[in-house]
Amino acid sequence: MEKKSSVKTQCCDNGQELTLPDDATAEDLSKLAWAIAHPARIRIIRLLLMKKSCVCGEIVEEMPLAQSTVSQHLKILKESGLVEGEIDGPRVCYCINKSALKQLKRLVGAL
Amino acid sequence: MEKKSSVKTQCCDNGQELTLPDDATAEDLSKLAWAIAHPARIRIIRLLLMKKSCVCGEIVEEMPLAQSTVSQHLKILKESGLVEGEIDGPRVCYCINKSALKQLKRLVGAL
DNA sequence: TTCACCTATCGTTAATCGACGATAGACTAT
DNA sequence: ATAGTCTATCGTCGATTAACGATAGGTGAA
Repeated sequence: MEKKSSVKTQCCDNGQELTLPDDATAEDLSKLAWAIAHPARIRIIRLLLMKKSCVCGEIVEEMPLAQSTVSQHLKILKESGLVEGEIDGPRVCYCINKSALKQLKRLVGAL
Repeated sequence: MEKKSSVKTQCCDNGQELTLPDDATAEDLSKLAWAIAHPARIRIIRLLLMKKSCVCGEIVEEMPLAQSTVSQHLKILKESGLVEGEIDGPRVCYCINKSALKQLKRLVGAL
């Protein structure tokens, strides 16, 4: 009867005998991706990129979230390396880590 | 005393009176980013990009995870739009949705 | 039809996230 | 020194994730 097509190479085109190396970059990318996997964190990043402000307090004002919640998101962003915070007197000034952002773009771009 | 610097424009350079539009793209990007925010899902995407296989069973074989777990990840990837699955007889053939991937790259690149 | 195979879904469990209020710590200015 | 301000952390709670085994559903072959 030869159903649809004798060769059925419509989608699967196996070849290569690769075995997918341990993928250290998969770990890296997943962590960076996770950092931006929340609208609030993306908003923070955009805010910082716009240079509107780096001071925590101003970030909080721009967000419909409690101060402690924003602080948590900032902590996550710091842990991912995408953002850095430097203490400036009684307040904290946050900035984007350009190289980390570039790394994220590079890894996503390489997909 | 003038502590550190009278101008202190070292980090914060406020300007612009923007207000950050509602950010529909922040939602979109966060969803796409979330889809790749797990090493297993990145591995699946790479597997599909390499065309090594699109058949679910082969994907499972490449992963150190139970079949049901892989199926969950595939569901998440499908829901994000990054992956599509077409039924091919008794099995299912998964492929990358190139345009969704391009969209992800575009949104990340625009950060 | 019936059987075997492949995949999706269900139900469970432990762990993590996201949000909040309250509180502690650090620094300035009074 | 003390009070006031700004930020981080703690503790809590509900919701969600990630993982698994077991099972249901669908398809092709015998």
